[in-house]
Amino acid sequence: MPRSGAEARIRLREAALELYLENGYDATTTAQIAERAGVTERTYFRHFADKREVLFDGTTRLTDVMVAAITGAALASGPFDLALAAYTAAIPLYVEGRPVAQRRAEVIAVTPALQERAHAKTAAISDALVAAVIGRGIPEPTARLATQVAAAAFARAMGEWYADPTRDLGALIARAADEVRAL
Amino acid sequence: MPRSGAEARIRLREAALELYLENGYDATTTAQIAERAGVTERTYFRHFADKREVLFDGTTRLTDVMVAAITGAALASGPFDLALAAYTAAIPLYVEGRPVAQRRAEVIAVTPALQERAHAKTAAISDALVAAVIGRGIPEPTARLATQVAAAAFARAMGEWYADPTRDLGALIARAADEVRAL
DNA sequence: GTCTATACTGAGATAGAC
DNA sequence: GTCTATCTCAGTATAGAC
Repeated sequence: MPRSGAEARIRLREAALELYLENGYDATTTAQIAERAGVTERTYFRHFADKREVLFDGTTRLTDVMVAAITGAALASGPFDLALAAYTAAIPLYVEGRPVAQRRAEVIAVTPALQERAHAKTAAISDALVAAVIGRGIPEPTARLATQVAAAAFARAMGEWYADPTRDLGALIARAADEVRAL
Repeated sequence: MPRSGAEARIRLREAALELYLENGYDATTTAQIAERAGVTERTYFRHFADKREVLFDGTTRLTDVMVAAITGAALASGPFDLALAAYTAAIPLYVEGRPVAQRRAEVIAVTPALQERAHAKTAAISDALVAAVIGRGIPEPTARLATQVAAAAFARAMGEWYADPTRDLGALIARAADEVRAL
């Protein structure tokens, strides 16, 4: 068996998602996940800090892309457009990850422990975006508010997109943003 | 001898907070908490679902007060003022709970597991407020947005209040709300 | 109130990648 | 050779079952 950690990590992600869907999160053991991935339980914990984290592996990359969009946005952008640029930049990652994300959402929807982790991840991303917006010269309270509003618009767009994935996510975000501006 | 569970519950809360502050959350065991409170470990888990929940015991009551403020607010109130009324109504609880809250914040600040739970509690409160605002005839996306913005204003006010508790929390909230309206 | 499963941790040994 | 990923072994504490 190959010793590249990356492959084992991917197998662990897939094994965990499958088992959580098949038997539920609570009824699944980390030992089962490791077994299906062909590694030992101890190896699972080298890749992931706990039983939840395996479902949120892409968060760091997502955050990086979004932060980069803010630091690289046009100079004239206002705070709301800065935050919005981050979510727009994330669209390809969401499109690419949709098949997994949809199955993942099923498990999270019925598992409080995973909802908790999901909230924490969202909050962490939001904090990173706020810091980036501040880095573009926007004062703290304004930055936080603009980011929060952009996040709300994005959440609304995502809800519509999950309900009907054939629609264009970018257009949905733009429309939600317009609705927010109209308030 | 059936004791009044309320007393044990309070002792458990205080014991947990003390131990988390003394030795850190991770280094504290639920057995230690139970021992200091003079009950068995089993009793701890009858009062609190897990090791974290003991620090968030007042959340239900807080939520009830805030929701009641929305359902009882003046008829003419717009969505933002509805949400703001909830946070204003919560001021006495925050003032009353400040000594404990400040020590609690110290522990949470250095403990990711507790930050996660704190985020979840905040999100749960927010969801309850949104539902209450919707119940007052405001459509969903507007209700969510207004609540989120009010929460952001409140968070700003709380930050200032924790930095200098001699200031009037109500005045800080009003000022933060004005700043938000000015955007 | 007692018992047990399992999530998680630590130290040390082994094996592939470079 | 170094480095990193993995495995083996042994243990503790949480949380839930009985």
